[in-house]
Amino acid sequence: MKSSDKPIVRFAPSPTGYLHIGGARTCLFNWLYARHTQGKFILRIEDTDLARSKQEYLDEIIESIKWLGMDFDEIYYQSKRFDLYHDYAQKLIDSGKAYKKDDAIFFKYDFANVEIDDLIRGKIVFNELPKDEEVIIKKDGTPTYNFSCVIDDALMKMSLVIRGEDHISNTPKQILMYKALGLNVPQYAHVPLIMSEEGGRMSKRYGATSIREYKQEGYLAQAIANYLLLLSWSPGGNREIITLSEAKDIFEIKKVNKTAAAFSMDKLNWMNGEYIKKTGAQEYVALIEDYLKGKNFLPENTGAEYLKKVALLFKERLSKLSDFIIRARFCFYDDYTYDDDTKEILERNMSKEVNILMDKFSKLANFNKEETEKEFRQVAADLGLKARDLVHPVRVALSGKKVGPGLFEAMEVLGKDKVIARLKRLVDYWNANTSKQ
RNA sequence: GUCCCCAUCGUCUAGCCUGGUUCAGGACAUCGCCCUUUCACGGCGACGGCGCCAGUUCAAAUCUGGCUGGGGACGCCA
Repeated sequence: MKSSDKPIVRFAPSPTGYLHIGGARTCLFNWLYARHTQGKFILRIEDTDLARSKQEYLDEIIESIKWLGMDFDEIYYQSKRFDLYHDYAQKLIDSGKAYKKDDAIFFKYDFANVEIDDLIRGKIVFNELPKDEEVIIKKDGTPTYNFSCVIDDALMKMSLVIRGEDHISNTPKQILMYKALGLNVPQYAHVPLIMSEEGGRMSKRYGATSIREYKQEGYLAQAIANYLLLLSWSPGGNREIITLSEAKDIFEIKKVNKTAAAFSMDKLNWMNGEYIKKTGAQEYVALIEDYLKGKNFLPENTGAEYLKKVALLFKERLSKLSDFIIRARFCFYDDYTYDDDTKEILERNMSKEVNILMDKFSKLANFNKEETEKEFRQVAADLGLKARDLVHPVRVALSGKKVGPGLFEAMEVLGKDKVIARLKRLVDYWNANTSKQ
């Protein structure tokens, strides 16, 4: 490329599956590079496998890219460019570098040392190649990946090809094709693969792999993008949290590591929690509402104000939005059961104490967190109990859970009637299941 | 099997290019303490690493070679 030319890079997914973690990160690196260099970012749909390509996948890939916060300047479909590939295959035939056999076209090459000058890895030298020919047009007339990729990268004037490390071994064949056609060879930057937590290949067996699944689990786009960025790249300065727009200012492809990185769900969860915490209250509530509506979780008559109060109760405690469904369910439904891990707390029958508490609570004029806390502590003190001794069973009574938001805040949100009804429910449970102490 | 890539705490990484400032810094996870109404949050702290062997050098995580280990590619899939 001439130095005056704008950098041009591309992300080239195949719509034969959803956008997965590895693809998303390759896309991210390409996008970051393009935006950092004020270059052009092309999305090229490699839909040459007509049988396996699906519109549904294509739509989802584009949606995921946008959802993650990226955009692209141009989009091309290889399925609309078959004529082009045939023209170039014919050129190879005409020059004696390819031949037709069984309706397919083979590119025939002489072995030669091939060198790749990789921006991330430096010089890679291939001393030999396993074969001396390569199918470029299949017998059904469709081009093979290595061929259409070369033609398009050349015609679209790609200055740099940023792609996964798994393509290193394709590169020498591709370079041979560029040369046979007299086309310019782009520069390369092969980024490391993302490994599963166990160190092996990322696959469905190891849980969610597609971006949409993470979205459905309640991960925020910015958190995923940020986390993915930290795999094989670092902003330096001991920084972990960085937005895409900050990253694009400092991103340099040469600073990408050579080492494959293992995906850590723990760290993603932590990061997602950080993003939830730093989301503004209003935006957070909207996020929760959207998420819950998508999951069809909310009862019909849930008021907006109530939802907001409940949502805020949990803001600092979620690592992903799906946690809310489990942890806040008791705020929307009365049919919860006592969790297994509350067994120890339930073993102690405190119906007498809880009855006293119910009585006091029922007389409270303002059932807010200040008043309930005051009354609660008074009852505990009068009974010679530590507040915590009463807190645990009351929490279980109200939520069925051992853990949850601040007890008095939760009571205020739930309201007097529900609180008393639920305390009564636990007393009944005790009376039916345990002997009085 | 052949070809290729890689190698700093369990994991993600800073440092490596331009050897001494590093008895290697940060983050996640784990553990402990503090705060406290449980969990969480927050604060503090602990644990834990330059794969091995040679070489170069006054000096190596940093340079070189070998070994070992991990990964990838060898489809008329992309």
